Amino acid sequence: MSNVLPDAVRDRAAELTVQLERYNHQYYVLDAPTVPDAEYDRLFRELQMLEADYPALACGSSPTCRIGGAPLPEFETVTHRVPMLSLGNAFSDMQLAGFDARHAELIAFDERISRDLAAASVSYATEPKFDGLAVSLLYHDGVLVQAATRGDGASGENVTANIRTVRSVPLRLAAANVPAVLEVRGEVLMLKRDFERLNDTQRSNGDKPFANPRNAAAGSLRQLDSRITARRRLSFFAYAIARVEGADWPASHDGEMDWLAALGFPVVAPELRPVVQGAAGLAQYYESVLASRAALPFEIDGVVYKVNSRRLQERLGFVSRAPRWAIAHKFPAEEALTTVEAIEEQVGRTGAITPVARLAPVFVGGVTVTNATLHNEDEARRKDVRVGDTVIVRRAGDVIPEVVAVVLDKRPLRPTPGNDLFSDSSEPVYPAYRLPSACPVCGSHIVREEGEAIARCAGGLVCKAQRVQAIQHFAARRMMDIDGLGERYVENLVEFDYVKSVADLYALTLDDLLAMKQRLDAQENAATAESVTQSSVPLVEGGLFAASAPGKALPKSGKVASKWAENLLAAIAASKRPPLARFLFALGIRHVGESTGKTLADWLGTLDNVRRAPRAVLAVLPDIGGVVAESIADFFAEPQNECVIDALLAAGVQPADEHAPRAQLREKLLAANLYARLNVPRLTEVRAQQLAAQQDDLATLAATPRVDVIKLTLPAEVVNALADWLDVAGNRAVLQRIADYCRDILQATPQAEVPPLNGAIAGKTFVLTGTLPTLSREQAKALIEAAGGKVSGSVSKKTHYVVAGAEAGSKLEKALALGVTVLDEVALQQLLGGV
DNA sequence: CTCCCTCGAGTTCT
DNA sequence: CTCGAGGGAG
Repeated sequence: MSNVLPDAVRDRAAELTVQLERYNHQYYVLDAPTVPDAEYDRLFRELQMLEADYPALACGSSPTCRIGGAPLPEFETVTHRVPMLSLGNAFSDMQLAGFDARHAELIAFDERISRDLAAASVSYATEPKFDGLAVSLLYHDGVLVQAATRGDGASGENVTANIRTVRSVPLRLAAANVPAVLEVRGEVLMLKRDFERLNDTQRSNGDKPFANPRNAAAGSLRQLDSRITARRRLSFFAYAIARVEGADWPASHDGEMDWLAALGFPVVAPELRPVVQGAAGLAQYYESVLASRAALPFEIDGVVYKVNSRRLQERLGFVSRAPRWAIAHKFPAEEALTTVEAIEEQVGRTGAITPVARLAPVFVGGVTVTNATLHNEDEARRKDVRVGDTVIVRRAGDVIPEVVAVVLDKRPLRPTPGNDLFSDSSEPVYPAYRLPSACPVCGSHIVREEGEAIARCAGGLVCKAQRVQAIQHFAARRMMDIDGLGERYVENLVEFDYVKSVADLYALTLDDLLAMKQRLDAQENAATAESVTQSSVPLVEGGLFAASAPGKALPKSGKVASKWAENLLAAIAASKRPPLARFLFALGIRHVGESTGKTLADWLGTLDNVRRAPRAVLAVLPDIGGVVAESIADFFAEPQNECVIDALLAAGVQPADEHAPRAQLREKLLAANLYARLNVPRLTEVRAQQLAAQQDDLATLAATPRVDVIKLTLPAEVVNALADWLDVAGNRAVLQRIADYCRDILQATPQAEVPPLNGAIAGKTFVLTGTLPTLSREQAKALIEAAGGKVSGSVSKKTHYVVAGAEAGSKLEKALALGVTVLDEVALQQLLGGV
């Protein structure tokens, strides 16, 4: 080794670098090697040795970097100077639409663009929509200095070391006049043939094969050890320029692509990215790519149209974070045929029984599908899905597999005895689907209320499935947030009766957990020893232990097990002071979700106030009506639930009171409001007001004898109904109880809590859609609510603002259609800032 | 009583 | 994300 670097060595190294990069480019980008592999290897090793002898030579852009380097502890985050936008997908669901329908939508798109540009005919650049991962490559003076993933669009992960191993990414631009700064956007993907090869390797090594090239590419790019990435044969295609300094930026998209190719970047072949005219050209391109899809060396999930002229692109500009001049046109969801092996029922947290079709595994839309929900009995019967049927399955636009239809021709028919020629009768082997009458888990009755689509197991917490899920719900992140209490652990805890209700979680000891672990081990060993087809009774989906491969369910015994147990106990202990709203949500009261939990906490302030609240009082709160109020009151009146809550409190769980009851509660608790919610026949809103005008004290009315009640100045049928109601046993007590409750709760000094409200936001309704560059959805929601705004989930006429981020979908479209103001994150921040 | 808007609940796979 | 149903306005 030497510290001095002779000029001759430096020159030779530079020469080798240029040669190797040229061969690389010829091999990987142009797909036309000019030298034998052995020659390449010889030069490569020579450069490696020079670099080993003279460390001063080593730099990030040497071809020797392509074999990867030492693993990183983690990826650092880099902020994109120019945000990485995603494309809108303005084409509606066209799964079933034919050529003409697609055509019609293209015409509409083209017309919109032409209209906005006031142009007769628009030139579009086209390209396939790669199914890979978007990355941004930054070059300074022609040298690759940084590569980052898309992340949330505003910032991503620094994957420079990994990208350097991608052979077709130029490390140093060879062209004559390279720009001082160049930021290139493109897609990292795995070619189909490289994917096959990788999976062969995975299989022969006993590793799990990847589901699809996209996953393989993602998994490879996100390796902290770039030497692994180097072995994985990733490819890269450039498709956009984000930034140019020190050179002319081509005036059209196809010009950009040609320039990138000249600079040495791999871009898709010119015949796959023609410039076309108008809707007809787009339609023709779409059809031709769709037809040749299977023959392409890489996976695509659609095509992209871009207004070719950059001048026109600028005129069209952006809608929030998505360009208006580029659009993705996705291919219809892939469909596949498979057979129904069984139809089973799942039991949800609320006891809802959902029929699920168990399918022969079928690869569709990039994953293997084995289950598809049939939603409910009516749906299953409408589609007439039966065991043994051949069905068409697809992964609709998003993710969730769906049974599209049954292929009736293939339905198995019962053979007709003694008739060889016509051996099949027209009678199907399996009857139409019917929901069972007993819960598959606990055997309780299944009840389907009149007019309801959903059938429910009547077992309540007797039903193990419901118990397991109630506990899971309780521990989930948006509720008590008990880390490490995953599905499998909960199932085991319930199965072994360590936990019967959520309160038992707080009584768990280290010994309990370790003992449970031992029993599990014993059971496992027994199972493996027998090795018989032991079919443990399926509890929830997948069966209780079906998913727990040996050693997977819980950590191995010894130190690891006790560490796991300690962590879990710590997480449980840490969950003891949840905000009241989340605690209420966690209890799993029917009809009480995140929002209603917040309403209750907001208006009543303390757990005790919520627990004791009579039905009529609950029903005066916003968005709480008779059904929800009853559900809440019933929940707290149920002795079992009372015990659980008391046990939780005794164990030290202490929901943080929001505050005293809201000052505005006074207005809500007016006698007229309460009278109207007693469910007294004929006592309408108006009559309740008249009644309150004569008797505004509930306690007094409760004590009024019948003879005096009918003297009230109200229509005879109303006073009679009221008198009858009061005569029903217990109703006078109900009235008295409401009166007492109101008196008590109003005594608790309602602070005049008027938080500093933001005029621009208070009382306004917001809808969030897409991914915001820096704020998470939760954060944005919290900020808006803190300023007095409301955040809701769907766009309507009443929505004041839609805050759109990247990948905004139908909500953004709807906002535009309804003329609702669309904000991006910056605009939202301004609104939030300007009080 | 009839819309229309929201909220809750359920769902698949990596 | 989608569906069903509750709440509330008209």
